[in-house]
Amino acid sequence: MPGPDHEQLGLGIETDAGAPQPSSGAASEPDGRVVRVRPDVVGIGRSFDYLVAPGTRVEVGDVVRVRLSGRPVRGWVTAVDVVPDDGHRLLAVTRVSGRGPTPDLIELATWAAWRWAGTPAHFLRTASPDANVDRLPGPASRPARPPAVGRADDALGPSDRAVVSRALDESCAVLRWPPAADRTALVRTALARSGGGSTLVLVPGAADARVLADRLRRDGRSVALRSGQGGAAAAGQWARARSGADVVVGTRSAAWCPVGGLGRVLVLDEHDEAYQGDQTPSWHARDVAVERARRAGVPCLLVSPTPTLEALAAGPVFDPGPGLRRAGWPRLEVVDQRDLDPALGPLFSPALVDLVRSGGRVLCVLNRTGRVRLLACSSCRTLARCDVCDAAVSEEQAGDAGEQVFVCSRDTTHRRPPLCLDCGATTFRNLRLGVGRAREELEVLVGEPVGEVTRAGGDPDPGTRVLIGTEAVLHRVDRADGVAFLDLDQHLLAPRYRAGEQTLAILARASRIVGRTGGRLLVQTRSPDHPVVVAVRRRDPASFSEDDAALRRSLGLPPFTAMALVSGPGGAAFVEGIGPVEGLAIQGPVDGVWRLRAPDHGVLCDALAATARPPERLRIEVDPLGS
DNA sequence: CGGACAAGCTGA
DNA sequence: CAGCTTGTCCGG
Repeated sequence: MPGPDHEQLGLGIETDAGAPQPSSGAASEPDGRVVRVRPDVVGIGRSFDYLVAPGTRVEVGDVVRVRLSGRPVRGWVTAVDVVPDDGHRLLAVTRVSGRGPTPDLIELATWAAWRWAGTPAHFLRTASPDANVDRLPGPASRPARPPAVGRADDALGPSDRAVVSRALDESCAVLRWPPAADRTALVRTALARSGGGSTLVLVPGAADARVLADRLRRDGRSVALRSGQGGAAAAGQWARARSGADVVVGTRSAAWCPVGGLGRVLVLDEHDEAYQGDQTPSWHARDVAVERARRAGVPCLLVSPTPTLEALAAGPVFDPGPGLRRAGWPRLEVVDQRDLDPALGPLFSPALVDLVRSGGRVLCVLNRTGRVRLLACSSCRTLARCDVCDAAVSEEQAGDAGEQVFVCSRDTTHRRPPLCLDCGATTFRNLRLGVGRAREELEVLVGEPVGEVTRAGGDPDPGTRVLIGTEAVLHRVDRADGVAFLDLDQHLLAPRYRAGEQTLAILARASRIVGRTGGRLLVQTRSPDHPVVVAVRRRDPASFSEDDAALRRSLGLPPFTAMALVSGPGGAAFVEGIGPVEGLAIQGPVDGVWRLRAPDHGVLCDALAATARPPERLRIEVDPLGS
């Protein structure tokens, strides 16, 4: 935890504890009460004291407007009835705008600011309502009839129900829940065991949140839905959550939603990267949820078909029985691309063609955009490269005539006609197809239109039976009769330490998509014995986690170490300012980015918090997702 | 963060 | 030395 000495360094780290003493009789003084306010201003890491007129209702967490060096700013009350330091003429709070984060969230924000090297204001904003809330609704009235939870338990067999129960009893646990297993039944079981407390359920996507909230409402539960729409309606849901509903369902930001009578926290699909934002501070909703539950003394359950190693380090793991695993993971068909028919090319095995022709909706995943990403001269076999910077070139079609051009993969402004630089030949072999060209070839193979889906492209025509696309296709479509990975090695061998974990997660997503219809899952790979492939084939993701943990431990990678990236114009000065710290290693800069590595977050975050910030812009990314 | 103010530079 | 830039400090 940050110490009080951090405050003097102006780091936005302040405990607010210790300093304020209850002043006896302050409330009855003619001037009114003194409150401590943290302004919502980036770059001000301190609180200031203000007066509140007698009789004004104000409590810790309230959103207020105050004047700070002459201008009006928003702020949060972090303590009431404090004894101000002498020597200040106190200004009055301009206005109490309404209710804000509860005291537990104010403390959690201080912790998160330390943990992700950000400011508390950032988290307090997330924890505040979208519009002013000046009155909270009364606690949700209990339905006359008890919620229809009997059916929920029936959805699980007795032995799986027992596993879930034991997991729910732990203070913090992980439940390996197969992709197509019923998550709603799981939530219902948790609610049935939650006593009178409110359950906070996090899900990765807004659509998941809406569906789950609707189902629970139909059960007769009082539900507050917190997912990023914003506006007055969202503020209403915030207020409902704060005053206490049976369930608060929401996405990442809901980790910061006040919850009246919090009794339990559930994180569904804990592995999903949507829980970590790409903006700094790069906080992770799972880690916030775990810490929040720990501080509140309520149980926390992390649920995922493919738990991350971070989750597995948080508590004991529970696995459902083999029946649920068999039903929840599809059978995996593995095609070894090393012994393919050359006539069909490397991307289209007979098994794949059979799957695509077998009817129903089929999704093909190929994580390469463009047409052809690697070419070699047909006559001299030389790789086609950029004539400026020597990088490999891709083939693209340009102009109305659609003539072929070579485009550098490093700098897309480097373009040239398709000529072999060595022998001048103009015909090339396509070594690595992108989605564009693969779509054309697949269309010929199946003899019907094939749709293309990439992150950039619009939604596919719903009438198209066969779709090919990058990973985006798995986010655009939620059910299919078949999913095929044309080149799984592209995922498995990505130069990121999480490549294996991410590939397993993608396969779990595909499994859920086909699991809804009992469909087929096929992968083409040159590494059919890769632990990820074996894990899915055996419906046993734990086997991969063990391998991955051993590898990451030996390489000193997270979660066995803590990492942060430092960049921006102020990066050099900041890194310079980090004192010698036992166990902290600093590498770089590589392309203007320094990499910090420490044995744990205590060492890493203490060092970051104790270092003065330079005036220039600085980006600190704790727990970077990539590389 | 953004305003206030002090110290430093420049041109006459 | 006015007039301007740059840097440092501080806000209740």
